[in-house]
Amino acid sequence: MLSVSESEHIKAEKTLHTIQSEVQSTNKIALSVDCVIFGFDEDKLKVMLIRSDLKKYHGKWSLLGDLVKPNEDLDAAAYRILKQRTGLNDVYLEQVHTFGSITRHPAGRVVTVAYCSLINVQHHKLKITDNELHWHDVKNVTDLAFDHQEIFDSCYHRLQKRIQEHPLGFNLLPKKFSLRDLQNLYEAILDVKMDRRNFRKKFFTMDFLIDIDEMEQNVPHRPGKLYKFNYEKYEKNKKKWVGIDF
Amino acid sequence: MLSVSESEHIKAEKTLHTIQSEVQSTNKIALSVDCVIFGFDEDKLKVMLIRSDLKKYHGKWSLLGDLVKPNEDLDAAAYRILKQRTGLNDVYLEQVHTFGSITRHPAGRVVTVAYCSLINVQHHKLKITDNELHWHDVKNVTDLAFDHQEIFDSCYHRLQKRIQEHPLGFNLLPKKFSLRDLQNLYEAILDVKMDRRNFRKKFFTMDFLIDIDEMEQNVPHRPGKLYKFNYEKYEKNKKKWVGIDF
DNA sequence: AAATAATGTGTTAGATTTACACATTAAATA
DNA sequence: TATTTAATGTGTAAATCTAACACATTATTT
Repeated sequence: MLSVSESEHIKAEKTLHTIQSEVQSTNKIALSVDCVIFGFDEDKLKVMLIRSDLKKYHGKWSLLGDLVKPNEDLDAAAYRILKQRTGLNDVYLEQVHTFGSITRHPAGRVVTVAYCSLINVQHHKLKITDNELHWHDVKNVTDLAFDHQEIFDSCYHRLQKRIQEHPLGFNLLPKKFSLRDLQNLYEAILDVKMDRRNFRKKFFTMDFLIDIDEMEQNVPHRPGKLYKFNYEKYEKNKKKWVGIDF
Repeated sequence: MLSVSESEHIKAEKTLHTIQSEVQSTNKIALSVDCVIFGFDEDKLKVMLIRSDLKKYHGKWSLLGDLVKPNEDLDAAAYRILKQRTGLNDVYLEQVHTFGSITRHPAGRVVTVAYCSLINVQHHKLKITDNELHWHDVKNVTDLAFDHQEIFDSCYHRLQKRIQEHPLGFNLLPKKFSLRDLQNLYEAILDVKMDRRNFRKKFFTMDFLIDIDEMEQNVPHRPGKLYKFNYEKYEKNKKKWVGIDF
């Protein structure tokens, strides 16, 4: 259908006219956005899923997504979905990967751009009353609809990697948090146990935590100090990574 | 045009029928693939560019790309472009990012998936005779057509990051290379100078280089030893990253 | 035969990482 | 009110990794 340079010889770049006719021809590929929305609750990493209504995937869980509108930027589409589903406006959002296998969607050719989002579960609460929308412990996420398992896996791995190199994690925590909260977060995301003393040393040495001189309330043990993350200081002092290691 | 869940209330997942009608409706988004093809020649990092034929971008250089065909996987489209332009089949290819700004293409809504590719310049040579297709020193890449500068930058940054964590670099070198070649490669990509002794120690300690007991030929100085990269050993001993650092 | 220009190697100081133990505090309990 | 409990909060020493640095060796060129 598309009159693209399928010929053997390599020709120069297409003319505007050629492209325009291609763009306006039929048989196009549909484009969607899927969001992997992570939350952190009760010291567990969670992901927001919705039940699929497609017969083919009856009863299976799937990611939150929608088609991209003709006049909508990709990021805008992702933010729209987040707003719809969580009611939240300013959330961490990162494009991760685009999935375009021909057979990935039963309705036809739908290419989807996957986004990873981190939200503070205490900030939304409301919109989750819908019975088909639920937080799932990431440890129990298996067998999602479509190719959503693969999409979820890619976003989870991206999160695991990036949280070690950038201060994303704070998006999942309340503004004020204890060092124990922070460590629980890292342990949940990376699925490892860490030494409490070395963990603290690490973050104190980085020097991006602000001691706000408050203590935990209503904990059944000695309360810990609360901290905020100093984004400004971090932005100023960002590292220039150089170090070969594989 | 698309009857998507724009309404305020959040409804359950769309039915297959709804999606199908959306997919088949008009006013679709066109999808393309753009390849940032890197090469390493004369100790410089190069990128393959072609002259744009669009009037709007007359004389400017652009990346190599094409529309994705309705029955073509994204990766397959990228491989097709690489085959067309370089004649090479088995090359390093990695999807990097998808660019979908509404205004990015003068012909209409074209969303493009950017790929980063690494090739050994000694393996192709032939197909580059076309006068509109050239290798460019990455240091001189500015002011590309469309949003290709942004796409190029994102792929270059990705390359800089990944080469420090994974053994990609060897795709840019001949199978047999000297440690000087390897260091020149890293210095060119990262745009830094490194200590020769520490660089060697680093790679010898990693223990993924095979001493093939051959020497450089026809060099105007003491010849260095040649090595191969041991992919098998690397695959077996891959690291499990854990280390917070930002 | 001497000069040149690269390869090839080792050591040391400093920084970072890891492993590990005990005093402190507030809440809960007796 | 005193004791127990379960967490927080801190320090040190060994091992590893990083960074800085200098000299002998080898093949080519002059």
